[in-house]
Amino acid sequence: MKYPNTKKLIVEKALDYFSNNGYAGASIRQIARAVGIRESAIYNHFKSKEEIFLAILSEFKPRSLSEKIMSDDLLDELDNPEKFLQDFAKRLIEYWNTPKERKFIRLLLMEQFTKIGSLELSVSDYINELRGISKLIFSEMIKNNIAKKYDPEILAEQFTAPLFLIRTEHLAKDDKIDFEKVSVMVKKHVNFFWNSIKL
Amino acid sequence: MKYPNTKKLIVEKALDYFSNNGYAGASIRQIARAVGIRESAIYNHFKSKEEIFLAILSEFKPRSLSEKIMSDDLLDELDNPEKFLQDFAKRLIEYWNTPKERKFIRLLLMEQFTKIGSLELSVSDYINELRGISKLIFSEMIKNNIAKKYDPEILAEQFTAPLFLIRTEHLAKDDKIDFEKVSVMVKKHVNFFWNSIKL
DNA sequence: TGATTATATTAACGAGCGTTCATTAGGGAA
DNA sequence: TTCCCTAATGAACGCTCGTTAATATAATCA
Repeated sequence: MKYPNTKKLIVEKALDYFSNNGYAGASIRQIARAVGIRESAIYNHFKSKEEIFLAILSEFKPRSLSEKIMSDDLLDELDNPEKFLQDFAKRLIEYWNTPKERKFIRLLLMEQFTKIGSLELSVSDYINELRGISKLIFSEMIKNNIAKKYDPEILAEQFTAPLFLIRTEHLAKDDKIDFEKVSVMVKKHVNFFWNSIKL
Repeated sequence: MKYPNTKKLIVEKALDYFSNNGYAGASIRQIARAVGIRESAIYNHFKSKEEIFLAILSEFKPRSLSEKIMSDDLLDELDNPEKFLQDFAKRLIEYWNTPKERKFIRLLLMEQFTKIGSLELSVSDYINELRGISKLIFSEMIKNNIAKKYDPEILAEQFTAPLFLIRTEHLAKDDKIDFEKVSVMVKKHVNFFWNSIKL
């Protein structure tokens, strides 16, 4: 019989426990039991609890958001700016709504202040990724004379902040959520935002 | 000599440790040492660690924000709406910047997902307080024909979300921060917001 | 004053923690 | 088959955890 990919399973189950109980509140024994092995077997794959934590974080480095969200068919819509923004926001919250991202935002919010988390986790780093993309979009819109000549950074902030708040409030907890309701909130936000900046 | 108010000291130091290490990551012994007593003496004042946690939360029930922020001289400025909003936002972040509120927002963000925190802590509950006040303000502005006839709830959301994000990013960590820089960010936000809704 | 009450100490408990070690089982390469 | 390496086990380590019990001390009150 082939070996199952235990290392991957450990990271997976560790994310479950860390994101619900916090790093300090989760134990190696819990994780091992969830994987289906004894706690000592964990140390064949990781040399410490901290190393498991860092292995999780390495999967969520702030980068490549635009790859995951942007695509050619989205960029084709740039001549219909509101539709573009709506679709962009829609893809964003769909991505944030995936199970792994929901777990990660919990981990990020929980551990950003702790000793172990503060070294590697920064809310700003993750939001800055989205800010950067947004700034590019709005700079382009201004250049093309379809949006008012505001500071693109402020526009990025105004576009981004309500989305991140929706993520924090509705796309973090493990509960079943009414995603349709969240979608409506996002649509209303983007609609208001676009009406504020369109020429 | 009179007894020092040990109970209050325990709550104070517990907030320090809980807000930096999380509930699970902080120990009764750490807290006791910070207070200057042995861990067993804690139990003369609280019957469990959980009771200390709940005592902290009872100091931060979501209410009375308007009492802390609003005042007559602020309401007198309602005929100068932008100045009113600027001063309102300024008082808000000054309040959020107090040491206790900085610690509490960390505790809230960290513990909202854990077993013990999820019963009593909800980010939405705290933001809703601000949303309610904001909604009242904007309803009044619309009625007085000084703001565009948007849905007051959306206006409250647009006004509130960037402020809460600033709180999360810049008014939570224990570091020394450049408060002047934060003030400028808030001013820019309020200015953009007002320009979007003014008649 | 003496009795009472509140607050502290020291010591210990059972449990769980992260981690290590010696040993065993099993799949891949020679 | 034999050898090796990976991955598992069970037992134990030293430590810390939250909590309790017995006891001492210091402030309050009759």
